[in-house]
Amino acid sequence: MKSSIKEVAYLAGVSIATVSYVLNGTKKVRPETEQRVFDAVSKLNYHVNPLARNLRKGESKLIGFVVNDLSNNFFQEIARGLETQLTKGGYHLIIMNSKEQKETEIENVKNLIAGAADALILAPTTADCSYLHFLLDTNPIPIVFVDRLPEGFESDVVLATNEQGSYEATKALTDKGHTNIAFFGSRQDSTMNERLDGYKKALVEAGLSINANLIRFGSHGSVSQRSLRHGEMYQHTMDVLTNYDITAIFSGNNLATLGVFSFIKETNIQVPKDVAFITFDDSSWLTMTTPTLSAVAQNPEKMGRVAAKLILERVAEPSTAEKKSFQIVRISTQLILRGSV
Amino acid sequence: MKSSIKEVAYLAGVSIATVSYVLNGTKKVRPETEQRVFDAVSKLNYHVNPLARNLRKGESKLIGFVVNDLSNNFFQEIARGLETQLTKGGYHLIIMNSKEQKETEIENVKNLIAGAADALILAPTTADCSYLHFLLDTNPIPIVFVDRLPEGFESDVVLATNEQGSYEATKALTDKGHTNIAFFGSRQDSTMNERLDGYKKALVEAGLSINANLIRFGSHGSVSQRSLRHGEMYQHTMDVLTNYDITAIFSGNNLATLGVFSFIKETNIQVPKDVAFITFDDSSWLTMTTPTLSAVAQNPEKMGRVAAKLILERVAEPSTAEKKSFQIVRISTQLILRGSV
DNA sequence: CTGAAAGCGCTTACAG
DNA sequence: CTGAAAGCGCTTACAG
Repeated sequence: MKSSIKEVAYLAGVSIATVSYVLNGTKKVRPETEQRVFDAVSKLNYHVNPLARNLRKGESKLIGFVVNDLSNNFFQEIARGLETQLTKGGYHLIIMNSKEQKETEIENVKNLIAGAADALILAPTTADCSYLHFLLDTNPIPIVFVDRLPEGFESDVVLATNEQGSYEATKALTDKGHTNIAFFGSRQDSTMNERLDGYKKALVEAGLSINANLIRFGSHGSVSQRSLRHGEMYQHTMDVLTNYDITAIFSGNNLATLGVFSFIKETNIQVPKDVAFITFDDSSWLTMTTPTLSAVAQNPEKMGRVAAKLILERVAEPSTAEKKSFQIVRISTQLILRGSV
Repeated sequence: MKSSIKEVAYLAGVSIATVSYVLNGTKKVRPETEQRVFDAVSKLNYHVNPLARNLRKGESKLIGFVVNDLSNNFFQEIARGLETQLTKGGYHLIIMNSKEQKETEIENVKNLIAGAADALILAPTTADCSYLHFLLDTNPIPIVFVDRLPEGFESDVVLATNEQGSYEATKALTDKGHTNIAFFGSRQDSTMNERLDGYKKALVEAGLSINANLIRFGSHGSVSQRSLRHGEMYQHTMDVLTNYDITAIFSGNNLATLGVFSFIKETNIQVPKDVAFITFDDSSWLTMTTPTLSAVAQNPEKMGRVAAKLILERVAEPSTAEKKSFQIVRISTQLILRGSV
């Protein structure tokens, strides 16, 4: 059966205080006594009960990750980066999926704030995060945002260099002489708007006008990867390609690309002869297509690691952390040109 | 600041016991008293401290997922299924990545068993799980295995119908008249062996002999998706295709396929004219290639949900659960024939 | 219908 | 160098 500190103390012939001191190294203990404790511990195969320790110390060593859409591989990679870094800091990751529903997100945050987590990483479903004020007012814990800029609440944020990445990709297209370039984004959130800005900037710089008809957004909630292939973006692509004379496409993220490229492929449109193509988000499958597809590669795993570092700083030293002002960290993207341009 | 049950009790003018009764509905309380408690709770924005509650009740409401390789999308999908189902049961998922290292796996299990988790889901790095006997001896908690059959330890297991799926795929190839079919597996574990068995069974049934030279395994640990594309399986594919007269390939999983298909694509081998192709594991990108690739589709998200259900049964009713014998649940696969055959 | 009190398994001033 | 005791925030027999 599971043994407690009492049994160890009894077996070693010391007080539970001494057992605690030995196990935590918080006080000097006579070597012989120490040895007796160690012997008892290994004899009973004793492990401290983290619940009790944490209750006493007022912490849980758990960091919550409330993620808007765990079915998106991008966020799974962020989770992986978080796990890697938090483990190094002696913390663990507890994941809660909001499935693109704001109420679920709020419910998740409530659950974690109540005391299960020492801090929060949040990839919000929508920009409005003002609800956090009320919740954190009574239970103040550090919070770090990833991938999307929150509104109505200020804290550390980890983002990709969305505008720059998008700008470079679009510039690569204008440099090749393309003048009619379509933009597809799965959903118009802050991050997608930054990418749109980069796209516009490159067009303006090239002396081109911006045609609103060539800019399309979806509005999806949580849908399966499979249904994305023939969803809104598929329809938008069909519409743009049949009604407008475009020669290049910039796709705003991995989800949009599933729909956009599905249409291109199914209708045998030749890339890059008929239309050049670049997407935000790299995936290993982009080298498996014919031609291979160019991408603005993000590094979600690194975004996770960086977010974890930021949160660890704040939980480790609450006093200095409070003074430290909030920062927005941008993780750089990399343009990878392949056969599609 | 964060308030405790004491403050609620004080504000409501009752004892902390009464507050607990009201909040948990564990005892009938006079409506007026109840109301006063609710008022105090909302006024203080009080939430019970799960750490304290769990310590008292001897549970954490946390289920640990110790996964051999979180960089594999397959396991990320299992994690998603677990999260979905556990949340419904009032539990939460805490993820620990073993990164294909047995020592890390054992360390992770130790951590969780100590009391952080009420139960464990384990996707082991290697088959040998006898070490669990010692650990669970002192801290007995339920455990469910996913994806791989453990050796030296008995418990519930959730697996795909590996042999059947592999058999159907290979049979589809022999039915088309293929007689020289290669088999590629990223790593020879119990699951891959089951798939190999299905492959062999189909060959034997078709009256074909089994050529060991056409059966190749890798030995990778945790490597990036990118490096997989030009790793061991890439080399094996090159070797088999140049030295043996094969007309069809069956790839044992998603990781192997990255290497196998990379070689096929880079060398412009025509599929299915030069060589037909089917892979275990479906991915959305398999419809993006030319031609589209056939697959034995697993349902990892469902595997996660089923594993979660099994574990919830055991944590919910420990007494009856102990009596219940262990079961192996097989989640069926589905052969999806596309352009590559 | 309500409360005083024990206790879950720890950590940590405090005393000696 | 070691221990008795308080206390973290809860739940739950037990008593009234």
